[in-house]
Amino acid sequence: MTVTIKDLAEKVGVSVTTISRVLNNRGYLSNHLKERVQEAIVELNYQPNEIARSLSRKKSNIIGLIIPDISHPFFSELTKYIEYYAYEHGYKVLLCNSLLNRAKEKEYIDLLKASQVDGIIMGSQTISVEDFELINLPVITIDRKISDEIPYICSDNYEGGRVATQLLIGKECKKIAHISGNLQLNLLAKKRHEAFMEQVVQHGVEYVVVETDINGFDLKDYERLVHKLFNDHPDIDGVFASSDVIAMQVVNECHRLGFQIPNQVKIVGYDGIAQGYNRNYMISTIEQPIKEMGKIAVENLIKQILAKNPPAETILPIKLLERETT
Amino acid sequence: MTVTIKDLAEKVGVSVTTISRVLNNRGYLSNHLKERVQEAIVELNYQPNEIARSLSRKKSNIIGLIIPDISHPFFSELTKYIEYYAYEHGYKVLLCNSLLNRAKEKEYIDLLKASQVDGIIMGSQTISVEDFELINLPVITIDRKISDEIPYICSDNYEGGRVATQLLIGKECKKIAHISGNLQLNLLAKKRHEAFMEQVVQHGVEYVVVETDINGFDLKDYERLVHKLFNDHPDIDGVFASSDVIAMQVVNECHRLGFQIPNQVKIVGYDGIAQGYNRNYMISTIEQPIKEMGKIAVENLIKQILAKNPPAETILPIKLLERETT
DNA sequence: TTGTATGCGTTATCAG
DNA sequence: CTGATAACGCATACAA
Repeated sequence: MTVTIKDLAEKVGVSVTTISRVLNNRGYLSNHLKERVQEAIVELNYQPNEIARSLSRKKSNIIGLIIPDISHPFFSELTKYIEYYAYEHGYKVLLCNSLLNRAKEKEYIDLLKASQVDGIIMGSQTISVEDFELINLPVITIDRKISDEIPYICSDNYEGGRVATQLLIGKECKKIAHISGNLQLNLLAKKRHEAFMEQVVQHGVEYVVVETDINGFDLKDYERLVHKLFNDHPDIDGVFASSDVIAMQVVNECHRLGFQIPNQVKIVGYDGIAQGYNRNYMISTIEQPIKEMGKIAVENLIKQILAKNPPAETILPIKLLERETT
Repeated sequence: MTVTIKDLAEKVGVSVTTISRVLNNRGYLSNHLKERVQEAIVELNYQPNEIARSLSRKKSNIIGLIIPDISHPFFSELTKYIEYYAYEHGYKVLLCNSLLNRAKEKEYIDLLKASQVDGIIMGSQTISVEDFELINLPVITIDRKISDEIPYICSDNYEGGRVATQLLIGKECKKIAHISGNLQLNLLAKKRHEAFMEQVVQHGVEYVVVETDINGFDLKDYERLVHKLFNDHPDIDGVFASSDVIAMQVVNECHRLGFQIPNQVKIVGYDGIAQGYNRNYMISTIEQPIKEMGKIAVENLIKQILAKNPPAETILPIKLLERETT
């Protein structure tokens, strides 16, 4: 039932090659011919078959996107832009949520390879470096440096950590907590932690650090973590949270405990997602240029696909958004 | 460089047909043979080519997902579950954000058809019914009834609207505002508005209704809308917002104006996304069973793909979550 | 400028 | 139970 270029060819009275040519606009073709083909296309309601194209060209124009969880606002916003720019460049996006499950992440990589994607953007990264290097496909990494071969994109984590911590110190916080992402994953976000440490030590400020679980981030876990933190250290008067989602939990806990923000406790988050749909409480935060990150991720991946070398490292500037929690 | 079943065949010393058989586990095959093929697979590092499979089988095992905007928490959460269940059933998900742009929505439909997706889940719906019927592919619709032919899934919008409005009336609100989604789009969410109207009229409560723009939902627009609402009607003491995102804007505006919640103004939202990552303020809301919606959307689409008739209509129950804003 | 023939990697239809 | 061989729909080297 499906109409193919063969049918078009018969209809117009030329060969399939010619049809293929006008479809791809290759070589010289008379306008008359073009018109007749166009007519036949609408008449027969022809739809090109990308699968056949992909097989023949050995290029699918699909990019795979592996992230931990699309429902996390940072990733949903990043994904929005990745999809947007991919589409602009003629690429489609296959979405994979690893849920930070190492096995699932590996399965997805195989799935994407089997699906002949032209490249992968990795926002999830629990697998080992060795597994990573087996991918053998154009890859761009978000927020993790795997090796010198694989280009990565991140925001200026060190500077973000420094600015956030200095903000709290500058506001005379005496005991500052840092709620960090998991440090074993060796993400570049770890630099936020490093910067935090340097600042508090340098200024002689009392501090406490807790980190989130390695096996994924569940909101309930965040809640428990924050609850325990304030339980163990009721005298905390400053918190640097490594994401806005966590910062919001801190806000909630403070509400619950009756702590005034920012009088008694000052809070600064990270990500800047509080700009999008998820803005609600005016938390102070370090804004990552999410849109830009998505754009460059796509562009650099495509460069790689086209065998032009993209920069190995892209560090984008962050911005302090000071609002009501500091 | 790519290794194909042909290479496997040579290596093992059988025909490609046989290889294909063991790969697909069809017919009788000796264990010895299976083992030898398995060995060859790891030895040659064989990766199946899904594209070739798809072309041959005329089935891609890809489903297309068109939504307005993945960064909207309702859709990101829905998408999470759609992807999850699709994967469970052996399907991949191609993500498309229409941004409520009619032209883009149509382009995406063509793109998905060209990509030979096996079916489409439509969470975005600005195109006309006629365009819709041209899709000619298995489709499941979220929250919109197109025709008797196209199965749809929604939560019990009418009941949700009723419960939300009754909650406010029961708490003695004297002037209730309803911030509705756009009513021209003719979504099933319109029933929330109908239920609201019935309730306020029936109880003789003063009311005001505003609706969001048809051309997409930008947070800034929401802000302006809410701001204007309270400017025009400073005496509002109850708000039923048609999404949690909007409800949060109302919370923000009340904070700004110094209105006490829930003493002076009571607010109830819709969606229940405030359960996931996006929970922060404890807004009272009508919870939609998002996970269930995603699950059933996938299952019913697959039924359709397999030519088993799924139910034409699936209405899932909502739940009132009463928290701090009422 | 246009057409013929072959390949892309896999599945499916037949004989044997 | 196994193996040629023809699809699947399109692109392209090579001819004409």
